Amino acid sequence: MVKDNLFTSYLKKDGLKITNQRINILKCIKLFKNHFNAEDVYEYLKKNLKEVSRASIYRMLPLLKKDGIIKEVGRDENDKIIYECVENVPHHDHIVCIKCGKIIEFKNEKIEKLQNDICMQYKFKLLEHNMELKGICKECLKREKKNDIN
Amino acid sequence: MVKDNLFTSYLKKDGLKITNQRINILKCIKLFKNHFNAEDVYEYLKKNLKEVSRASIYRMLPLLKKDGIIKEVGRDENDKIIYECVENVPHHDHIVCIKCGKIIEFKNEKIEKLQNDICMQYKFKLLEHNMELKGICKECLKREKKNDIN
DNA sequence: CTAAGTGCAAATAATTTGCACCGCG
DNA sequence: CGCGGTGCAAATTATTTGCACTTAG
Repeated sequence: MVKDNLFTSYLKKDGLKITNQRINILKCIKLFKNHFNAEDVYEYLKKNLKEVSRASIYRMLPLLKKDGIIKEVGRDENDKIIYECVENVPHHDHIVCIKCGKIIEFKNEKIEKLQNDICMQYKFKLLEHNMELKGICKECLKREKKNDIN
Repeated sequence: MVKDNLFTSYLKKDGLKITNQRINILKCIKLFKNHFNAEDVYEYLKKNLKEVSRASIYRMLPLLKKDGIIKEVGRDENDKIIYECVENVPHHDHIVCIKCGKIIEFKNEKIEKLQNDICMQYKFKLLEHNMELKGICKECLKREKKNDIN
């Protein structure tokens, strides 16, 4: 019924049956350039007249996560699980300014290496990591100094 | 009614009224050497014949978090928010097993140093960081292998 | 006195699950 | 065919909230 393609191969790899719902969920996820949650997937597919139930989405996302196709990033302000599609967003870490919210993305090979070493030491198979440095950016530091005079 | 002490000072600092419930919650939290959740606090206090309602705990924990006395570490397998008391546990990072939820704490000076370097490079004043390595622990790897044979 | 804090029980809301039906392989 | 997948609606469950009552300051 469905021809072979990139999406069916994801499913086959995992021994999952190929259904239109699953293909649609996968296609949808590939479209999100940033973070998304279960409801985003549901709404997108509804809007585009694709048949899916929330249940299928909630059953599918953990499978995709286990498969490493998506990853859990955290929770949003409504406690919804935030995911991101691994392939859409190349790996990086964040520095966040707690004053102005500015986010800088960086990647540091030495740290990645050390993370691997640590996991080896604890006999963990490292799958992913999240690192977030929080601080105050140059501009906000400057502004703070100025205000100190008052 | 309640004499001044370490616990009342926490509350005063934040302009919170000093109530027995709050003192009890604070005392309780200070006892947990490791992670805890709202229910842990509730059960501990119930067991020790202290009067508190879940509502007060659920209202208190976010305040303590905003105050930097505790911090949110993640979620457990039942989606409960995991906290830890900052002062009880000197700074460290986490390795989490995505299969069984086991959490290992570690500290690595080299990484801390590199994090500082990175922030210097971007002209950030580093205040704190969160690093979470996610993977599969030794035991779960073993169990997975065993299951593969079947 | 009075605004903030409490406890209860009811509400909320994300996610999960039971079950009857459907359709892939 | 048979079992895995689906949709619905009902269940679950952590957390939140409304409200009347209490209490710290």
